[in-house]
Parts: sequence; structure tokens; C-alpha cells
Amino acid sequence: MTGRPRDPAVDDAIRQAALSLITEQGYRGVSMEGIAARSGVSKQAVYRRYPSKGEVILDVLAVYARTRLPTPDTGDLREDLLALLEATFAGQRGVPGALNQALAAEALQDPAFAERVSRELIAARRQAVRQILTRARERGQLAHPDDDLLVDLVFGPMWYALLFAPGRLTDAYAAALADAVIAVGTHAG
Amino acid sequence: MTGRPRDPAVDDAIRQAALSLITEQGYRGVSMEGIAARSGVSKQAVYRRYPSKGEVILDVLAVYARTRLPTPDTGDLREDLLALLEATFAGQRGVPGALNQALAAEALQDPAFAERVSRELIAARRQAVRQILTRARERGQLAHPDDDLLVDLVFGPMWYALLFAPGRLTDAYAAALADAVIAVGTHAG
Amino acid sequence: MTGRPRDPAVDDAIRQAALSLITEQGYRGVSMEGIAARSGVSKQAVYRRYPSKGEVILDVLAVYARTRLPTPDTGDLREDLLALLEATFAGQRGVPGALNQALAAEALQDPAFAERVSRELIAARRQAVRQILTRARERGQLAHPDDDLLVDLVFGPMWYALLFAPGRLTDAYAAALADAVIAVGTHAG
Amino acid sequence: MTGRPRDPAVDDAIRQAALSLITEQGYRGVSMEGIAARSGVSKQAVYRRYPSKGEVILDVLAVYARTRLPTPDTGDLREDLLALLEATFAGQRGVPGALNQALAAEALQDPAFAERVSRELIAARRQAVRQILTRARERGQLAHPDDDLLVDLVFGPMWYALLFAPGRLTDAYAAALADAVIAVGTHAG
DNA sequence: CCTTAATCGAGACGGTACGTCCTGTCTTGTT
DNA sequence: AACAAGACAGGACGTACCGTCTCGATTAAGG
Repeated sequence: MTGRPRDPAVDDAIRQAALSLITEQGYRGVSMEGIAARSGVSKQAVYRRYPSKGEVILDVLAVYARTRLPTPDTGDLREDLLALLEATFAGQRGVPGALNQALAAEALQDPAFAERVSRELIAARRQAVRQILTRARERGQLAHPDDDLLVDLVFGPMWYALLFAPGRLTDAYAAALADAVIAVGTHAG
Repeated sequence: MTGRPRDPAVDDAIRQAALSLITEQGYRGVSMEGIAARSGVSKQAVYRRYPSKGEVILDVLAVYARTRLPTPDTGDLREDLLALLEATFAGQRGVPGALNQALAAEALQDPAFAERVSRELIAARRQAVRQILTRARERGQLAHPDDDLLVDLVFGPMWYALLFAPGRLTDAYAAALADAVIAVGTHAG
Repeated sequence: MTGRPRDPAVDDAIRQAALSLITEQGYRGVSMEGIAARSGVSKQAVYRRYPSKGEVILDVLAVYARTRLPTPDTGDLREDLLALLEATFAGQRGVPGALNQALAAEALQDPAFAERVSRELIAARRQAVRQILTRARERGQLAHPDDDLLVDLVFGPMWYALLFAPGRLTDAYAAALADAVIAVGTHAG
Repeated sequence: MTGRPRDPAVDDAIRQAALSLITEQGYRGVSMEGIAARSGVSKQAVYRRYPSKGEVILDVLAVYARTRLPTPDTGDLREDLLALLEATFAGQRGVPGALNQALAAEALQDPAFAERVSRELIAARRQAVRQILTRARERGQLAHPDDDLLVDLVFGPMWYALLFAPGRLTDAYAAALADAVIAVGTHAG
């Protein structure tokens, strides 16, 4: 029933190989074959762990982004939003940006995978923003009733930029976006 | 010097085949090989016209979406925005949605293509919104100085939805989004 | 130093699985993996007993064909030969035929194995025929001096048939072959 | 309808690669993958021509053995048989021997292929011997009525040797076998 | 009218990746 | 030790596309 346990070194080698392939060559350059070759691992070992390229990327992202979303709590909505947006955008400028792009590419090709990503990854990120909003609402700083819309206003432009203009994700943009969200939030809706 | 002219029937067959493949099987199911096979055309004939899958999709989209963005001009910002958003979202619910998803998938795998899409297609759409905003500004209905941000607030959530939750693009969502944009726009920024 | 003794039930399960796989699917369908799976035994247990597929087959054949070659002794060369040939051919029409074919396939792919088979299995069969010939010679019924050639005349056509026309191994063929061998044997050579 | 014609150089490269692989490493060392790699040809190019390893070998053998079976006609049965047997055995001592072994290995694993080989290759060889026998019969040198049996006596021992003792195929063996066949042939049967 | 040149379909070409299967070895915990 | 379980590197399987190429057969426009 037990069998030989999986070698954690193999896990690491696979993730490391996938990560370096994505950063070096982008999503195009990633293949199950290539990951196996680069990591010095058999294809079987990869397929045993992940049914598809997307799952590899998802896992790499999960491990890589252990630097948790901060969910700052300064007592001020603007401060909180700004901190989260700057942190998030900063991340997207580097390797995680490439990972998220790869993720999106995979999701666009496989609705089931998109659903999975939505539930496991996207939801967590949304929750972080929603928490900030909830606290602001409790302090009476928020009039707009639809948190979902406000969250969309945060992440929508981010993904838009990842798709067509990754360079746009600057601190200044984070500030402008934070102000915009607050402008909407302080209205009654 | 002239040689045999290109057969327009071949052009049509290619576009038609690409379109039906995308709608039937999604981006996954589309290949240059498949397009040629489905259209009864030689691979060479396809490659002569388009250097890559992405270009085919781009062209199909251009032809298919001859139903131009309206750029309504009712004299009222909210009316204009609402009309445009509803029309745009309505389009994304059907076949053009699949085409846009395919486009995004391709763009994510090829930065050069992303750039091209950005310049040729995205820019036009942004321009339509910017026109509405400009007119509103001339009427004194707009305080916010950064049109680009406002445009991002319009298209960001749309692409976000296309990536992870296509069902979200309803008329109600269009209305909420229009209100949000106006809320931001009427602030000084 | 002794450790746990080998489980005879495992031995049986392996042989049984190998046998049924060969008869059901032929040599093609036989693999160490498949034998282990079919017998519900670990691969290690198989490899512990047999270094290769060929050895399994060889062992299965040995156990299965405990119905020893008869080496009849009727006092008449023709009677003896006919009895042996009919018995042998009869065997080759059923399961042992498939086993012998598998054996040959393995031998052709591995000269060392061929040598081993030759020494252990082929030699025994040849000895049986040689015994018949020796007795005939002592009775003065045999003029030809080269027993090896005569034995080849018996088994050559049998293997030939196993390779390319298994259906040929009938009783009539056995009779014709026995007569041929006698025709050669009664000549001086 | 026409399409680009197959490149004969590719044909040659494949056959050459297959031949050298067989002679160097035996049937074990032959794989479609290996043939493609060795010949510098794509796997597709190989599969386009041959559905299986066996077909490659069969074709290589056919091309290689353009040194047709002689079918000598000296007016004397013994002379004819001896010439053919010596020529045949001589061939089996070298590269064609390895090819025939590979062929047999494949045939043993695939009854349909065995049938094909039987019809296309084996039949031709048998015909050569039968021709010799027919001429002898017309000259009154042959009493035995069953040519098929006589042919089996020629080829049976040859394949037997190829399977288990390739070294046995000497000129002396050819002579002994020729005499044996004649001994049978001059009897009434 | 008759070259000239680009098109057409067909399909071969070297490559790369797919996802599966088998080989023979190994590493667990259990008996 | 042997056992079931199952991971491991390696390698072959047969298929699908990639983008390029070479055919023979059209289809105009220009000499």
C-alpha cells in the first residue's frame, strides 16, 4: 500500500526547471518534455505529479509566491489599498508576472483549468481585497454596496496590463487606481 | 510580374474554417494544419496569407466584427457609456468572445504579436471610449484628467471576465461599470 | 541469514499469468510488467526469480510440458519415429506451440539465451530421437552414420512450420516425415 | 493529386540505417526511432513508408538480396541441389543471415506479418527448389511424389540452424543435406 | 499567341512535443 | 529475506503540428 515515497528532490527539480524555462523563454518555451529534460527527470515523474503544463505552472506559482498577499491593516482605506496594489504590481513586474501570463495562456486554452485557477488562486486574491473593503465598511468609510465590482476595478486593469502592456504596472498607476476605487467606493452606488 | 491572382474564394474558405474551428473547439482545437484541412485549401495557401495562427484570428475578428463599435453620441455621458458597454459586452457573449480569447491566448505567447494587437485593435477600441470621454469633458461633465485610467476601468474588467468568468458580462454589469466610471470621472482625480 | 522463504504461491501465480498471457495474446502481449500485474505479484518478485522474459517462458514450458517426450520402444524404427513425431506435433498444435514460438522469438533476440535454450531444452529433445536411432542401429535397421543429420531432418521441418505455417503439423505430415527419415537412414550416407 | 514526390535518398538512408543497425546490434537494437535517428530522417518519413519494423527489414532484405537465387540447371539433380544449398547457406552466414533472423523474430510476434513473409519471400525460395525438382522428375531422376516435403527437408534444417545454431550452415552440411534429399527423392514415397 | 510568373492542390521533409508503455532498479513499510 | 506497492531514469511507441519544400496543373497579364 505504501510503495516507495516520492523523492522531494524530484519535486524541486521539476519546479525549478519549469520556473527557469518560463523566465528564460516564456510560456512558448515550456513543454512537459522540456521540463523533464531540463530537470534531469523522467517524463513519467513529471506526468505522475501534474496532468498538464498548467498544473505545473500553478504549483510553481503557489510555491514561488509564498510571499503571501499582505492584507495590510493601517486603519485607513487608502493606505491599505495603496500598500496592497503596490505590492501586487511590484510582484507582477518580475518573475510572477511571467508565471501569471503563462497561467492565463493556459486558462484561455482550457475552460476547466480556468475554472480551477479561478477557484483556487483568483478567489484568494479577491478575498484579500475584500477584507480591506470590509474593514473600511465597518469604519464607515465605504458607501458602495457591491464589493465584487470594486474588486474587479482592482484586478481588471492589472490583468489587462499583463495581457497587452506589462510595463504599465508602476507605483504611480497603483496610486491612481487606488484613488479611483475609493472614488467609486465613497459613492452610494 | 503579375502571375496568377489570389483566389478570393480561398480567402473566404480559410476565414470560415478558422471561425468554425474556434467556435466549435476553442483555441486549443485550432491549428494551421486543421484550418487548411477544414477549408479544403493547401497549407501553403494559408501560410501565403498569414504568417501565424494569430494573424488568422486577427483577420477573422476584423472581418467578423465589421459591426463597428458605435461610439454613441446622445449628449449624456452615462447614456453614451452605457450604450457602448452594453454593445461591447453583448458582443463578447457570443462568437467574438471566443475570438478575443483566442487572440489573448496568442498574444500571451508572443509579445511581438501582443504589441501588434495592441496597436491595431486595442487602440481603436480605446479611441472609441476616449471620444465619448472627450465630448463629456467639453460639456463640462468630466473632472478627472486621466482619460487613460478611465478607459482602463472600462476594458480591464472586461478582459478579466474573458479570462476567468465569461458569464459575468451582463447588461447589469455594464450598468454598474458605467456608474463606477462616472463616479471616478466626476471626481477631480 | 535465512530470511523469509519464497512463497510457492507466487511461483505458481507468475507461471500461470505468463501462460495465460501467451495463449491469449501471443508473445507480443507478454511483458514483465504485464505478468506481474496479471498475477497480482510485485515486479520485484518476478525479477527475483527470472532475469528475463525468456526465462519465464522457458520455465513455464518446462512445467507445462511435464508430459515428457515418450521415447517409444516398439522394436521397430518406423513405429518409434511415428509415435514420437505424432506426439510431438500434437503438442505443438496447442499451447506448447505458442510457448515454443515465444521461446524462438526470445532466442532470436538474444544469442546467449538461444545458447541456453539449445543446451537445456533442444538437447533433451534431440537426445530422445537419438535414442530411437541408436536402438535401430543396434538392430541393424540403420545404415546412415550421421545421427545429427537425421535428427535435424526431424526437428528442422517442425520449427520451420512453427515459424511460418503452424497448421502444417498434422499426423499425415508426421508419417511422411518419418518415412523420409527412414529413407535417408537406410541409405549408407 | 501528385504532391511532392518522395525523395529516393530518404529511401536509401532508411534502408542503410536499418541494415547497419541490424548487423551491428542485431534485431534487439533495431527501433523505428533508432532507424530515423541513424539515417538523419524524421520518424514520419519512416512511418510513411513502413507501418512496422518488420516491413523495413523485409524491404532491406529484398533490396539486399537482389543477388537472386540461382536455380542452377546442370542436368544433374545432385549438382543442382548442391549448388543451390551451398549458395543459400553461404548467404545465411553473413548479413542476410542476421536479416532472416530479424525477419523470423518479427514473424513470430505477428501472425499477419508471418503470413505476408510466407507469401512474398518464402514462396519464392520454395519455388526455386521446386523447379530443380521438377526438372529432375522430367529426367526420371525423382520417384518421390511429394515435392513439398522435399522442399521442407531443404529449408527446415536451415531455419532450425538460424534459430539455434547459425554456425552449422557449412558447405559440408549442404552436401549432407543434398544427399539426404536425394535419398528420399529416389524412393517411391 | 505565347511566354512569364504567381497561384492552386497535394503531399513529402526535418523537427519537436505529445502522452503512454515497458525495462530493470530502487526504496518504502510489512510479514 | 521475501513481500506488495510504487517511484525512478531511460527509451521506444505512434501521432499531431510546425513551417518549409517541391511537384504538376491553372490562370492571368504583358510581350
